[in-house]
Amino acid sequence: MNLPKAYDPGAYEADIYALWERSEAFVAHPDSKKEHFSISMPPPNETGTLSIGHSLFLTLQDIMARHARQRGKDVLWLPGTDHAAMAVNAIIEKKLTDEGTNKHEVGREVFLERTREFVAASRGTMLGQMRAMGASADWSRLRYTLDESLSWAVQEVFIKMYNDGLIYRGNRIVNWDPNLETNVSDEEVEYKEEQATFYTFQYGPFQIGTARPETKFGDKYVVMHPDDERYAQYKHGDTFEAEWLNGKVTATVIKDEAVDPAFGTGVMTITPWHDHTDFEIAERHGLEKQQIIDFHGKLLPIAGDFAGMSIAEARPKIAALLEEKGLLISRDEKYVHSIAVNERGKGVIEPQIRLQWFVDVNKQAVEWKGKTLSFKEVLQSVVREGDIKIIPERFEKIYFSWIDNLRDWCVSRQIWWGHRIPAWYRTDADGQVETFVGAVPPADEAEGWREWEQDPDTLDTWFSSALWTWSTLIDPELARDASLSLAEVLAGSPDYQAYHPTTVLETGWDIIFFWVARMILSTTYATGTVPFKDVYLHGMVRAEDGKKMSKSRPESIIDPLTVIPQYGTDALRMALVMGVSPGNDQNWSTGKIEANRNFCNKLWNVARYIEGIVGDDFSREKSEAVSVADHWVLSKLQQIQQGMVNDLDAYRFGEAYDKLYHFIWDDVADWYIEASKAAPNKPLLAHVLESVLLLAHPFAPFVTETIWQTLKWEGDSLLATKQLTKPLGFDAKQAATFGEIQNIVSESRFVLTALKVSGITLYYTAVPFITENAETIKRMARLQAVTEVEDGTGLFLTSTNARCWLDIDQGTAQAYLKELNAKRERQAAVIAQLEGRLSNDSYVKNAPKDIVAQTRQQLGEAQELLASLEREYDRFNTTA
RNA sequence: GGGCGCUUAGCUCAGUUGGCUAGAGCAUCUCGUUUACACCGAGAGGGUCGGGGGUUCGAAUCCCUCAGCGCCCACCA
Repeated sequence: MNLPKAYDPGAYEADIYALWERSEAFVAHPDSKKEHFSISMPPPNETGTLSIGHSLFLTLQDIMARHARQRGKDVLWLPGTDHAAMAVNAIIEKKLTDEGTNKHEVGREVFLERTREFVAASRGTMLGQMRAMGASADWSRLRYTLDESLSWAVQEVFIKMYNDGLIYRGNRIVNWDPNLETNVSDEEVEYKEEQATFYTFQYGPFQIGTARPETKFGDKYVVMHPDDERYAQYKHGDTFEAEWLNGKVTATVIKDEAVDPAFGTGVMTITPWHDHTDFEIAERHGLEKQQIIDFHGKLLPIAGDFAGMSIAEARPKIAALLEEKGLLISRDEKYVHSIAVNERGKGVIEPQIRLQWFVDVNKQAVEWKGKTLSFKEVLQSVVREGDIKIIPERFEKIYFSWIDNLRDWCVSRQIWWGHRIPAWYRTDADGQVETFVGAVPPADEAEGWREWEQDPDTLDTWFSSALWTWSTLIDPELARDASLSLAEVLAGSPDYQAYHPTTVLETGWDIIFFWVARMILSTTYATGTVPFKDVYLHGMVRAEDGKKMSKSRPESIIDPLTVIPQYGTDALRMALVMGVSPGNDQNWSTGKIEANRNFCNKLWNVARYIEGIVGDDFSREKSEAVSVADHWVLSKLQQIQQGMVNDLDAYRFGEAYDKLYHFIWDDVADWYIEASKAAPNKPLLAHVLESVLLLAHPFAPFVTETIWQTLKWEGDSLLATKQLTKPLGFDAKQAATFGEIQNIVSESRFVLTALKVSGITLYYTAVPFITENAETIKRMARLQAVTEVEDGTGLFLTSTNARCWLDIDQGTAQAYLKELNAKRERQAAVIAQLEGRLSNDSYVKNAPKDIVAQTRQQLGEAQELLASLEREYDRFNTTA
């Protein structure tokens, strides 16, 4: 016997993974005639180590990839990592701060060098950990968002969009993070509640409220709703004098519907430079905008004595100044509002007007399916028309409502780590600026102009990850040939031709806007095809208490790298799949991981038992059903295999897992193996084991491959590259007969346990299948003997139509009477229900035929059962 | 303010287009040292599927409504 008593995952996992990799089991073959199946792995940020969330997506995608291989497909699961501009940038800046320096002191080149060192180190760690999860990715095609060919694609798309008028540069209000000194997109901003002081000040004839007195230096407009009757006497454009922070100012009345008359006094002053709503009001009315706060979060000279102060320092002092001037009306210390912070680094956002690059989402200049549409329209079209299906469907609604509110996408970032914008500027002596967008600046040297300088900004990380499904499939050699267009490079790239559009995108619902929508936007535009056909969205893994795992509660974080050595990777994978449904969050559970560690051991011992019976060297060609148990297990196997295939095709991972679990544990281990012990059918046991290993393999690749490698039934073949077994034929009647045996065994067990008796004989009247399986029944029900009689006495079995009695004296069986009676009543109720259903004409007329036939059959069976219950009850009642 | 989701056994959750007597894991109780497995086996208890109404032959499933919880988006002068 080769298999030790208990499965010890740590002893095999690393070797098994190395074996797969050495055998190139996961390498894709674009020239293969097989149907292609492709998934792009969402590239994890190279910021450190694998989280439980990574474990979840690696598991789900791995199940899909392995299952597709088992179905005879050529599979590409393309792995990669993301340069994660903002996140990595934040880490490096923190490191520099800790060293007592900053990015300005070290300069761009040193900063980038430091960053490269950091990501190179963390990438190796990440990739090792992805392998530890068992990810069957094609590592020969590993990509990185900053690879040459991917960067080339980024540049091409930017330039193409610019030339098509879909990218523009403009002064717009952006979410500025003074900490990281960059803007961030609307999606990267999160809000948190804060308690602050809400001041009401006198401003000319009006009272205005604010929580931010420090922004008020430039105020010269008051805005109110046009329908607000309290201020009907003031007309749009009226001016008035007001005493204010820097002395007397002349202010103008503006009427705008953005003002909520019910909030505060219904009047407000505006700060267009530092507030989104105010900016829009100012744009509508052509008002002046003035910067009050600089890009480091300090007040500008307009603040007079307060210039150079931070916001936090200046705020109370400015309020005090206004109070001195007698302009403070009231102060509410308990005011709660939300403030915007950058989700990376948590810096408080200070909106600023800056010159930035934007993707225009409303301009109709995108060719899609023969029409010229805007990005917004394409995004809507592909999901509405079914080019892309989102699972679960409810996220389609969320997707549409997001698009309805979509604003132009600001793609420039003021950080250094990332793809530098391919835009060039030069100035002449008069300060005139000329702009050029292209990979390299023009060669001309015009009289009186300085040299071309590249835009110092980089692109939003999502701009490059938006191209991920296809930029990773470009042939890097072709991308180097500057004479080729994007279309030509794609046409000449074998991987792109074979694997794009990808079959499915699997990712978390939290990045549907960041990533999924942007992939659709950029890919439809650049390639004329959708990036993927299906989108499967998984939920978050929360802590055991149902709350988010959070760095502020380190004990809440489940680290896969500590779970794996303790329970095994397969147990972790299955714990994450057990009972999940698309789009729903799940709670981490110690119970689940333990259950699956046990499940792996169960599988191990099933194999161990069968190995002990059939030996090391075995052919399954002669596998066929002999006993009724054999027929039954084959019928089950066929049913389960088909069910799992259907589930996996429909992305019902949890249900496929559930079928697998119960098939192995209940059907194979508890029934089939036990039943087979009377007369083991070696070839069939071997077939069942092989089938079970294959079905379990996508979920538990390590334990199944370990078993397969230990058995060596097929020389050096890999389970990972084997296809599902073809179903063997079976006889349905014989399979059903085993069901009868199960009934007899179950009821005997029940009675024996309930009455606390043992050493009992089962009598039966001439029933061939019992005669043939007497040994099995005796063994499984732990009976003394199974004996044929003319007419039996004792306790009559009621869950089978065969006539069987347990040899139990009537005194002992008195206790059983009660149970019998309850059973009788239950059965009568069932019959009443079924009869009611069948006596209803509209049911018989409307319900599907097979359902009605089924009901009739059930009724027949139930009546028969009740009849024998009645007989038995009467007999006991009179004789006992 | 707009939208989405959840509420099913003590706990955590499945339940595909409405159709077997509503399931699982964990927990609980009883029994068991049968040579694959105590990371085990056998058996049991436990739910009027959040409340109310409706559609239907039939509702955990569809519709309306109420309640509680969670999330997303917008706004927050």
